[in-house]
Amino acid sequence: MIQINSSPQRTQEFRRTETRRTLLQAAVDCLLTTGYEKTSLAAIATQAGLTTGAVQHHFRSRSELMQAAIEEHLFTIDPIDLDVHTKDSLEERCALLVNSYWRYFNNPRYMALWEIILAARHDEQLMAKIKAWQKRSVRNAEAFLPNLFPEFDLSAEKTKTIQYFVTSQLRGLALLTSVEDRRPKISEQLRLLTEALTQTLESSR
Amino acid sequence: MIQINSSPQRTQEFRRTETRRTLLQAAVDCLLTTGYEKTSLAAIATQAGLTTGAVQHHFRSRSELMQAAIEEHLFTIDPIDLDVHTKDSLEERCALLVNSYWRYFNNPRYMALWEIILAARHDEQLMAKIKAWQKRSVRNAEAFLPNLFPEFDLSAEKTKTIQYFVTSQLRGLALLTSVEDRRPKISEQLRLLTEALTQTLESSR
DNA sequence: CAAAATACATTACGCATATAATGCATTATA
DNA sequence: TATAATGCATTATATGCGTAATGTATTTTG
Repeated sequence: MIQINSSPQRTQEFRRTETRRTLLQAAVDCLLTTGYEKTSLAAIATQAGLTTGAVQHHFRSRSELMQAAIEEHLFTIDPIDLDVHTKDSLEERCALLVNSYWRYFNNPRYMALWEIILAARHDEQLMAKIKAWQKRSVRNAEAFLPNLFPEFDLSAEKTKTIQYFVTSQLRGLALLTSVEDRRPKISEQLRLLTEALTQTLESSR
Repeated sequence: MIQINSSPQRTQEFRRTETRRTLLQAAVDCLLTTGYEKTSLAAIATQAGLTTGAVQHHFRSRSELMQAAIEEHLFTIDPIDLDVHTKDSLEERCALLVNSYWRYFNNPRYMALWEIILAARHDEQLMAKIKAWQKRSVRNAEAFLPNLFPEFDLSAEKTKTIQYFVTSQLRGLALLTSVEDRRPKISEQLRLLTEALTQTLESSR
């Protein structure tokens, strides 16, 4: 397509944001397949159909690109994707919560994120971003859980306790599956957790 | 120090095993402070007070050294370090088990191990060793738990379920602490888990 | 005690990678 | 439409790493 007049179809702004998006997507793709440390600029550029020069033009360093990719594609995962039906029985709502969190944790992107989180123990800047993201997640749940269990009048402290209880269990379970060949019976584990959660809530009336 | 006669003070055998030990220790030290991927042979050699030549003499490659260090110093952590007192009440024994596992997971060496495990998702050979080690751990617990809870006559399946339930929770909790600035109230979490475990056992009579 | 073997050090090389410098193509502006 | 500015590609450079090759000291062995 040739332009006749001087009005371009792709403005600089458009080109810029588009290739930037392409690069970030390529970075995440590499991240998921190759791993955090072993992902090189050249690999990202190839995956994006561009060159390392393009990468350099948009990001001052590898670290900067990776952080942007992580924020864009990994920090955006939202654990809670369920409608609140307070009409459901307590146990049903607990199961709903547990299953929702499980979908969140049992996820390649979340797995990749943990690789990054543990590597970030030796990278202050990255760790700072991760902690900020974690804080946001906790806040979200704190705002959400009381709506799911309105009959208990949950305190902030109690909410956090419950949240940590459920998420810790499922995080640990998700990580377990990465070293277990024969997958443990997930449904059984989810059932146990649901039951434990139900009882914990009921005993806090 | 010059030797007069032909009897040496340090036999070859002694030198060999000693420097090998030094190197493995140095490798683990670097691992814990610097992280798995970023630990270089030069750093290890320096830490050991030797040179990369020494490393090369004892290990054919970086990977071989790292794997040896991991087997020697990380795979040797034993989760279960408690005496069985079946006279204790069920809840007391549950608490004992939970606390024992918590000491296991809440440990810098275990944390370093997880960094390695997740990195090993892209390293077949290393992952194979990790899975073998995991299998051993599971077996150990399978043999141990029935002794701790003799009154329940636990089946192999049930034993495994309980083990996964407890360890997943504590693994997740340990990993949580690495991204949480304000540590969650651990004792509360341990208490909740102990309670859940107790109830799960009791309901399986 | 001399020769061989072993433990370890030094130097050199090849490779991958991050960044710098430069060049070309496309879009914006006057 | 000519010039400037921006997006992107290419080439060059420097650094760090793993490993191979070689050299030296210590121990063993005959």
